[in-house]
Amino acid sequence: MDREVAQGRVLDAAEELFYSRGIQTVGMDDIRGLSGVSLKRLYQLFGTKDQLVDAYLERRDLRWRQRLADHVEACGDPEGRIIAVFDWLGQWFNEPGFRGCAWINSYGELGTTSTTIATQARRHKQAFRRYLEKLTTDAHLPHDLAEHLLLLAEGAMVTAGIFGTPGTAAQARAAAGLLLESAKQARPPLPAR
Amino acid sequence: MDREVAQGRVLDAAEELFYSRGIQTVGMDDIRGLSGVSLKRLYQLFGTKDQLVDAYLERRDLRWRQRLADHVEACGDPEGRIIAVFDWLGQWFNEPGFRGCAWINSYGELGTTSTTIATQARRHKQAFRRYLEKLTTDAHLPHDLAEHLLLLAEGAMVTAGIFGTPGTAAQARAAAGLLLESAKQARPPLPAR
DNA sequence: CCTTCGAGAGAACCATCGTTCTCCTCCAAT
DNA sequence: ATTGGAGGAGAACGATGGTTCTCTCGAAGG
Repeated sequence: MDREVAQGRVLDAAEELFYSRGIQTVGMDDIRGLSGVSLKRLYQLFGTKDQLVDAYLERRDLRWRQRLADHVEACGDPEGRIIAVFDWLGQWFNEPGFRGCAWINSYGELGTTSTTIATQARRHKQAFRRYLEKLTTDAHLPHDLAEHLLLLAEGAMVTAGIFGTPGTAAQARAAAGLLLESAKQARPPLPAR
Repeated sequence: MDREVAQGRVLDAAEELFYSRGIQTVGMDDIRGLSGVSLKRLYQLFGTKDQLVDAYLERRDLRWRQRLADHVEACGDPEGRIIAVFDWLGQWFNEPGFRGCAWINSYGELGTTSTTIATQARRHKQAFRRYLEKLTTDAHLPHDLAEHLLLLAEGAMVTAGIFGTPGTAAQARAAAGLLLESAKQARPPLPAR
């Protein structure tokens, strides 16, 4: 089997297992079993479990943000893009196997023990925050709104994850709409300037 | 040592260790070391690690909600009480050793593995939600507002925990204020009825 | 055909951990 | 004073898991 193919299979298995069951609960042997890649090769490819976790979170971060951006950019107007973030969250929450945010979960599990995971979680959340800031900037709205939207989104991920209620995204979307209106009134659109 | 004293010391040690380092990372031996209660007695008092975790979360839930309620009830008017929730969050975030929400963290770690923890997390979050609903009802505001506030609060806990920025509570408070205004405009106070 | 090297299966190794057991001590009741 | 039982210190046990090692096989190159 090709080196890259093996890496992909390992990462696929790691993602499925780590995301659904947590990190400490999953053994390297489980990943070997699901991926079909031998332990020897697995260690050859990733070094240690810690590095494998790192690679898993890294790849998931890229894909997660890409999927979000793909959905959001499909929306034409700046304000619509902001709301689209919450629509996408709703889609995500509805996917089978949704179990909350991988970074929040990992951070809760090992944030104080593993600097690898703490760093990945902060980087991911920071990137998400910057993306929201970009969206609000594009809509000529203040950064405070971005921070408020971040809190709503994080709260929705947590709540939908714990209760298994994908509809939480709609609530977050509604709240986001209200905050957006609020922000628009405080700083009206360009024609008013 | 008295039975109740021993139980208290064990729970104190369990809380300090489980909250700061996570559950799987902490061994029963660590709890013995910090509490000064022998392993034998420890198992006599709590049966299994799982039951100890349960007792820890149970006690923390009671105390957490009590502290919140104590702070909130000190505020006279209904709308002020709603905002007071976020002030209290700010105080909590500023306490030394703050590491996010114990239930969110525990759920992220073992929510899919331990039904004990999943149940505790859902119960705690449900109780918090009901409390917010009570506060909004008292202020003659709709339940939707309570749900929005819940999302803000959860988001604030997560964000403050991951980034270590207690100021997040102020952002949540500001957003809560905006949503409160929004809700008041949608359903004005009694005189208008 | 032979050699060599990479890879797989799985045992082995070592540490950790939940839980129990042993042995010893101490104190209270007789 | 004796005894009995509770409790402490810590070893022991069995399971698990991260990591490495051994043995074997098969394929590629001479």
